[in-house]
Amino acid sequence: MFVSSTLFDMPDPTNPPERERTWQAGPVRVRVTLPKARRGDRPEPKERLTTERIVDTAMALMAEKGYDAVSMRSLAKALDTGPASLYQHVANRDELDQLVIDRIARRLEIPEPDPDRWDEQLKDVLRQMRDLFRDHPGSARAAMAQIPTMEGTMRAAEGIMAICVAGGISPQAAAWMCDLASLYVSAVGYEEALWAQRQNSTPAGEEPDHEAIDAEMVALWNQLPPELFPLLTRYSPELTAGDGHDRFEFAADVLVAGLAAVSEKYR
Amino acid sequence: MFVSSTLFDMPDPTNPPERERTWQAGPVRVRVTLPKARRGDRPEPKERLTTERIVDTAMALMAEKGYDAVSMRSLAKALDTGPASLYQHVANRDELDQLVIDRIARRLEIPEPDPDRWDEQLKDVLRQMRDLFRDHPGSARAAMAQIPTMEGTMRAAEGIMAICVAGGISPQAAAWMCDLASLYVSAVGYEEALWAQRQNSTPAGEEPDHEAIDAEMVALWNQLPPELFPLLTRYSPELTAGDGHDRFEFAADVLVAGLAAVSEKYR
DNA sequence: CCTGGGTTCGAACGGCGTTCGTGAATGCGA
DNA sequence: TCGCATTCACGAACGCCGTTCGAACCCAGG
Repeated sequence: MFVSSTLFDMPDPTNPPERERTWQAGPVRVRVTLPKARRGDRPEPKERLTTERIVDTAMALMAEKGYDAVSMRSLAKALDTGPASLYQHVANRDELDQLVIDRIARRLEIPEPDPDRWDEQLKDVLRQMRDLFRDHPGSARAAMAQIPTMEGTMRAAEGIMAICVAGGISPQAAAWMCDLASLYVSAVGYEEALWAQRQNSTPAGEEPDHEAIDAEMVALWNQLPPELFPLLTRYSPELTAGDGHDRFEFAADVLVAGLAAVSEKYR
Repeated sequence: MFVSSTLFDMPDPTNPPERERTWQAGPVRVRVTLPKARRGDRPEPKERLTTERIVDTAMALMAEKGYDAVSMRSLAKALDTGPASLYQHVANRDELDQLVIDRIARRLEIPEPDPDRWDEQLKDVLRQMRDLFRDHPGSARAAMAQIPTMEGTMRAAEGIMAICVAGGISPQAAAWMCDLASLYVSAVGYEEALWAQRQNSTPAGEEPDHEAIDAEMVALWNQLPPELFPLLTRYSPELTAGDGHDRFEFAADVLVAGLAAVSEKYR
């Protein structure tokens, strides 16, 4: 009824150039089944499930409808199967999250360390991380919901370490900075995801709309009782000033300047 | 069968001295029913449900068994009632989280700002916040799962603002620091809670055991493939050095020094 | 052609947050 | 003191969730 299927190895399609080494997983086995044309009504032979396909679909679903829309059940439905099927390829929900954020973190581009521009480079990496979380809505939630232990996550640490050490930061300070930086960036991403989810429960895949979020925050601050919070009231322009971007730039500045300042203390 | 009950107003038992103003909630109405002695077998008249009692129980449950052990159902069972009853006093799970972390944040003690010691004072507040999260396991999880908008949370901001401004930090930098600082501290608390939960699923209310957590982290770093992560391997002593406390002190140093460094830039 | 190991997946388990509707308790005006 | 309107308590149910069980199925090696 169907031509016989072929089985062959194929490089990881995620990040083609990065093929030198397979630390995490073996080569991906993809099974392609060519259906005899025009046999349309007969239920097509389902494409084989693979961890790849599962992670792909999870990311697509998360990008489209947010983290909470990705459950083992909804994911299975998107793959046109039952929830139990997923467990053959993914240990549990936790591991799925790990795989997703690992795949995302792999996109991080670590610049060639330049001692003269280490501070700008470090900020760039932070911005990149923030952007990755933004480009994959929901991923920050997944990142916070787990302890970072996989390859993609480690690349970020390796990169930060490289830049800092090149910049003359003491190894101890640089090492702890990896922690601090990635924790901060994921927290920002997580918080943004929360706001985005709350304010609208974004129905039709519209992007998070950071402006509306900021506006809502301003409104909240402005109705504080002045007797209880004199300073918050007095400085409410400053407290509500700037959007997420401005605040992030400020934080990046603080982190980098602070690192430079305390580096020697932790030599 | 029972003597008639009396009804009277009572000050909020949470924080007796702070009575000057009731912004959030009205006076608490407590109804005390004295059962006729020795009528023991008859089911005692259940104490009335109040938001207070619910929050108290939620905090106790969280402290004993962690955030995940607190569900509307388990909470109801602990209060010897059904889940539906809670909704008479608490809008939903989100609001419960808000109430809990608000109650906790209220314990924060803001020092009288001293311009000469603003940096130490700021670090103290950060430490205090961290300790509050630690003293109430699971609360950091609740804090991250919501957008901070309530009284207790605002007190932290007010305090940080006061210290910074007294220390000569520009209002704009101080304002954004409130954001940055509380985001960082809750992220730390959240991560600690995750580790604690993962490694053992702490059965019998034993405290989180930060040492074991740190040990597990060291083990993880030490099995990285050196070819892929040369720097992480080379500097693994630094990367795994120090416990949660050391890292927190480092972060506090970075934040405070960084704030001082960039303050003028954001005037 | 058989057989056995891996894959698929419907069904079910126990838990979740939340809502509905009933019935009891309560406080108030008469 | 007595109705009565209102508030409160709460069992039951709805529709989710992550995960497991076990039967059916596919297919490579004998």
